[in-house]
Amino acid sequence: MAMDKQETILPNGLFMDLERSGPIPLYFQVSQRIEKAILSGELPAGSRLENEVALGERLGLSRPTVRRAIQEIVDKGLLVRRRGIGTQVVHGQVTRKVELTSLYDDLTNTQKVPSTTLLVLETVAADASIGEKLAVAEGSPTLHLRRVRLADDVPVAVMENWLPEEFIGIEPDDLVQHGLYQVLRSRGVTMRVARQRIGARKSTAEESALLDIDKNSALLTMDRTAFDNSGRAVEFGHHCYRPDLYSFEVTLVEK
Amino acid sequence: MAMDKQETILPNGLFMDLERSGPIPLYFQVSQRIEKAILSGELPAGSRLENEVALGERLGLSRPTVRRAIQEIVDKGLLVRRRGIGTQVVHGQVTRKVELTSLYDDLTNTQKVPSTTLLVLETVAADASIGEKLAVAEGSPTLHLRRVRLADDVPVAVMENWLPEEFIGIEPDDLVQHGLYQVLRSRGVTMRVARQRIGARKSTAEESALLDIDKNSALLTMDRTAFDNSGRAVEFGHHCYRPDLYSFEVTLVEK
DNA sequence: TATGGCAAGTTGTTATGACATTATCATCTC
DNA sequence: GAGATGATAATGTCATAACAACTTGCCATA
Repeated sequence: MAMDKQETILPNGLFMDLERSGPIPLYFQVSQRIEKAILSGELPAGSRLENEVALGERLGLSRPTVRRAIQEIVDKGLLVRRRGIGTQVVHGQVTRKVELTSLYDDLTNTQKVPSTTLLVLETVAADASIGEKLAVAEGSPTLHLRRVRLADDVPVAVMENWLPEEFIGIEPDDLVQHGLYQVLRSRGVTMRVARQRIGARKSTAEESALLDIDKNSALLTMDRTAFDNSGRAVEFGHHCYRPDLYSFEVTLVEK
Repeated sequence: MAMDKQETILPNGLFMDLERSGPIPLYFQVSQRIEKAILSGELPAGSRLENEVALGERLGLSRPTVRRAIQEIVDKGLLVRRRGIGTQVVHGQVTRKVELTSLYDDLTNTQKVPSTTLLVLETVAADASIGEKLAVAEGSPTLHLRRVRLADDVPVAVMENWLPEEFIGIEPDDLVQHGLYQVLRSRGVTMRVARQRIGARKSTAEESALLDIDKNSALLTMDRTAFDNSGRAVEFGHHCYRPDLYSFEVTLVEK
């Protein structure tokens, strides 16, 4: 056990160039540095981080600021805290923290070249189900999309989406050149929350053709409602992924 | 827009009986009350919560305490905050926040009667892959489990798990009567983090029989490594679920 | 040798206080 | 009427300070 509890003192150099009066919060900068040390192995799995009080003194920061920095990393599942003992690094290989991004952004972030085949771009009247998901009246106009996403020219997903009336003017070319969330961001939308249901089912004949897989293959599915920074629904989607090419990484952190 | 931004003042009665010197933190009690108001519709979707400063004054609490209470709910994806505007309720039907629990606990929490068929309980030497997942040396003894989980006597999942050496004494009867995490908790384990990969694949012939589904059906899969409060891996599992009976609800919240 | 008590160590909670940043609204000027 | 400016409103960041609760180690006593 002694080995697991070894305290690791991070070098001063790691925090030497914190920008004290720039736009980036200090707690964020400190958490980035500590996280970097974890990912690089400088703060090895099982070891203890220097205590909050000492770290704050060393960095010339208040304890709440240091606590906040550490809490950011705890929330990512990389550190765990224990009263009386200290803060330890979680074992195991670290997976990328899942972000509220579109598949396009995901693929780009993992060094793949995303591309898009636009199958459908139309205005349709919301049925009861879509109306409920988007919190709009049944029958009100919505933008309906259907696309195939490819990574390095291999089809990965079939994606069907519905957006509220205000997005009806989105151009086909934008959807081909960019991910949907990029397009929404360029229109000033700030995405804050997504509620997702992940499941599986057999592929339809059409999906099998679009994804270049055998008929009746297993598909990984994800239904999503995304909300902006005023709490309003801005997108509902039903996505189907090839499970050999895509999966979901989820980290759960207990309070 | 005016309608969406209506401020809702929660009645004093909602906070009347906060226990000021009990073991439960004040921020936690306040967040529970606000969450209750959201779930009951008293704080309707799109409306604004009373501002932090006023709420603190009204409740006789400091602003950081109120902020902490609100942040708990923001982290669950039920509220969104905007500087200069306030805190709004996210639209849409609320799903249960996913917790770090076993399927047994999940089922119990959704008023189903869980039961277990224990297929395998044995000690095996960890191969390279399991050794890596559990951070134990290849070849070291691990507890290997294979079970079918039923809900109301219908098979829902086939679950295969590996646990480190210290749990080798777990009794078969415990695993039949309780969920795995219950058993670990009763042994003093505090679970803090789980890393999960969710995917899909076709069922094997054996799985099809165990789950009472057609051959080559789609299965929803989840691989999980769970860590305790010292950051040590305490379980690796590979679970397969019937997608018609089980899916994953995941809420993503952007910082 | 085993048990209990106490001190030290570390995180957890809460408070007071101050200032910064963003958003909205009202007013003024052209 | 449109744009700019200033005031107000509300969240975001950071600091100082104090106390509580849990964990571990050491020492004294039976």
